[in-house]
Amino acid sequence: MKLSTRGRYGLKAMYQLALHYGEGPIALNNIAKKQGLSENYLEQLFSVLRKEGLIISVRGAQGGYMLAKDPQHITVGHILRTLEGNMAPVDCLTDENVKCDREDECATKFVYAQMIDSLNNVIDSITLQDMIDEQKKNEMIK
Amino acid sequence: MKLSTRGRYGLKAMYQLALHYGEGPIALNNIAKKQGLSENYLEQLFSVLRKEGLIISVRGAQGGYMLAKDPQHITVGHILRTLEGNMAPVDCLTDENVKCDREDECATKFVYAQMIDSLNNVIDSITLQDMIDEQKKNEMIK
DNA sequence: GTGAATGTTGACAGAAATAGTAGGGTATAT
DNA sequence: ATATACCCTACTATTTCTGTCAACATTCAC
Ligand code: FES
Ligand code: FES
Repeated sequence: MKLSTRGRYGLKAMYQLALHYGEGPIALNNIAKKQGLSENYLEQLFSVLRKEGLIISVRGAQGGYMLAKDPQHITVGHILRTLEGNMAPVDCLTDENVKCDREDECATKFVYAQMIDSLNNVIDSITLQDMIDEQKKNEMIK
Repeated sequence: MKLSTRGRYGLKAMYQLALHYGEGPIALNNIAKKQGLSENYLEQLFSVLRKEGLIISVRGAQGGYMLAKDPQHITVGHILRTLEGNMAPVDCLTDENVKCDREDECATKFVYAQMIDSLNNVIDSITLQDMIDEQKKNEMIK
């Protein structure tokens, strides 16, 4: 039940974009360098995020990426599902063709259904803006 | 964020044991056959469950496995964490030595903390008995 | 006691998913 | 024109997951 690097890197990168929302495009190598990640690898993730409409790219010199909308309108859930695929712990929850049983009914499915519901509730309720606010709060305390 | 076969097979097998709770030990090949799983593989999972004290093994002829306690006192959470390791989406939540950042504070950790909390709440609130009850209810409807 | 059934253990191998690399192409600001 | 930075696809390396195997230990039925 681990998140892969796709989700982790992607969410952090999106947070960086959120921090500089409204300041124009930010180059990828900037973000990659700051977090010690492979620029090429991040690029793959950003490509997916762009196609999903979460970010906008600006090509050419002085180009880069920026959020497609206000940080408070982008949820963590949207980001994670875009990068990780659906967050279902088992495939039968999202793919009609998958079933673990032939004969008897599956007794475990309802457990997994509750897991995914709960998980989606949490991640859909957190926006990038919430992350920023939380971070500021923590810095205040220090 | 997928559950591995360890958790899936293990939970189903435990459910089988729960169905026959109080009827003495059940041989592994019995369960394996019924669900079309490798007996040897299931064996590995049961070994872990036994060490965790969730099941009791009876050796020798007519031996097998049975639940160590009443189905209503065994939670899905206990089973899944035993087989899958902790359910944390990232390691830093459970391992002090892991941190994703050096300099700036990590803004994503609080997201993951909420995820694991929510997940644990759900799976700890479901017992094997609940699964049995749910299943019965569904059969009634049919 | 003997033999059959069953659990116990650890090592190992194949398969699949993940993570990361490489390189050529395209658009744009200057 | 040229440098910059996004765009795309294919490939490779690494790790994790899944499953197999074999030798061994314990207990039951007789
Ligand atoms: S059908 Fe999905 S877990 Fe059984
Ligand atoms: S320290 Fe765990 S996600 Fe950053």
